[in-house]
Amino acid sequence: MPYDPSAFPPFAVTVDLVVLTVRRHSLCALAVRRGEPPFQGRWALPGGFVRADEDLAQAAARELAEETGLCVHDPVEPTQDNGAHLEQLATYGDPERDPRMRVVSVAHLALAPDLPAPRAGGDASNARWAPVEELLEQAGYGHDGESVAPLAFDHAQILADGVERARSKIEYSSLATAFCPPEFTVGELRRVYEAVWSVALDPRNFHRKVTGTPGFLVPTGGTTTRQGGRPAQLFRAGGATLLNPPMLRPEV
Amino acid sequence: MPYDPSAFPPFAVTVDLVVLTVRRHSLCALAVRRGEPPFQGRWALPGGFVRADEDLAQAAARELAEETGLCVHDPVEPTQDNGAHLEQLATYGDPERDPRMRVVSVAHLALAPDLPAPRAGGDASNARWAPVEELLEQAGYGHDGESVAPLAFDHAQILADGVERARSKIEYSSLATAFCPPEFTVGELRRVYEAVWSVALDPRNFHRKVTGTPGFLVPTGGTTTRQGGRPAQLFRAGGATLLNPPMLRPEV
DNA sequence: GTGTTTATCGTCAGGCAGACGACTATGATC
DNA sequence: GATCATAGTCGTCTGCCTGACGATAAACAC
Repeated sequence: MPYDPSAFPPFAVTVDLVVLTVRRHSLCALAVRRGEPPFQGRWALPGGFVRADEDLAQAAARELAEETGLCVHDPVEPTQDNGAHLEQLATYGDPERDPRMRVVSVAHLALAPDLPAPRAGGDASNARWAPVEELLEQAGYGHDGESVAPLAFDHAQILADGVERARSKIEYSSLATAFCPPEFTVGELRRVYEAVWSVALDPRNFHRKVTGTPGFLVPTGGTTTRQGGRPAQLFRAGGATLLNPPMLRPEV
Repeated sequence: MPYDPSAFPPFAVTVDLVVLTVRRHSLCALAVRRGEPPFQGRWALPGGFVRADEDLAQAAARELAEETGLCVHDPVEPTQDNGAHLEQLATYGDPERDPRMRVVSVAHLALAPDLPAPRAGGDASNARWAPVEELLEQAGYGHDGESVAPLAFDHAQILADGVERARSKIEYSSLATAFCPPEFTVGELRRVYEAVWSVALDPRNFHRKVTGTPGFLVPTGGTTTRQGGRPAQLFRAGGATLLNPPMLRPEV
């Protein structure tokens, strides 16, 4: 009874991407402008149809590469430049979420280091990094007084879920390093946490915590002064993926 | 370019259910026997097609009710008997996961208190509660020496993901109460944790932790001796859903 | 009554986090 | 070059939480 191959309703399946990065001390997401109805001219999350011979993760990685040029970090070989973290987020299938047809979207979450300007099929004006608060405030205002329409479809919900996933996951995993370049300082990592959580962290306690957690950070031996001030040690992400005990997000 | 309504490949979308409960001190999952190819006669997770006018969560709740008679706990009205916790788990869409056609399955996780014998469309011999270790050991042996074939499709992976979700989620949420009847004792709740984690917990420290966390447990005033020994206070689940600080799973 | 079982309260030591003082090493400015 | 601002790094102290127990309480079985 449960399987009748001739009687199942057909669905379109897409992947949508919540691509997050940290730019200028704030958490930003990649948004693309829609060139056709519905929601023409509105901002949306990047995404596209899953192809007939493609796994969901493959489809998400392909879309990510098409939109940003990023390739996905292989967990087995974590020493790769320009790599991003990619994981499945959740699936959205409300019958009314796309007015044209029944579309089920498997949303994925990608975390990337700060990147140069985005490209969307070669057209830069149709893709941008936007602070997530700006994208999530319904009918808010952009930096130059321009009114910002809400994201297309249910993408505001998807983005909110992705941001919450990122916020909670850096608590108990070493995922925050995915926002950093291959080599980074403790201060740069702290500013990632501060941007994602929108809080201020004590530099001394943070330093003690991250350097005291075995396997979290590996010193490279080098130093840098790119942040000004006293030279800071450079680190790479260590092999540990789980933080135990976790780094607790301070309650507001 | 991303949207061409006439050119998207059609998919079948199903929901599969990981229904967990605690029976006789062990974590059990609901399995149904397949009555038709492929994998005819093998055990599988319950599930079925999403209907054309149905949300994913609605489809999962409908399947759960069909298989177990459980209705889903409304988070707004948490004082309901015979209710279960239901949440989306993950989505599985490997092109080869179903040999007949391209099927994307949105797996859901349900947690239920101990139930009477399951029913699968009225046929009890085709549904059972099985300990998860038994379902997950590849080509293991059942209790009467009968060889147990692995679960159909990729359901072993789905079950493993659901079990891991449940194991980690009771660490930092009050979700373990979903395995308990509406009124329960601290000892019963502790045995839930012990069964899900397969560990032994110190009764004194556990009692201190759960009674000391505000909003976790609400005393009902009654007592019971159904576990033998000294009468124990009865509790209901409190309003708190997040445990802060979490209950740490002891490392093996 | 004695033993068994389970529940519940207390005590104590160790680990970790928050608050914060102190010092160091660079570049910028006068 | 002295001074200042900026960051990074090392310590200290206190309070909270947890793990490892001891001890007591209240039921049932014999």
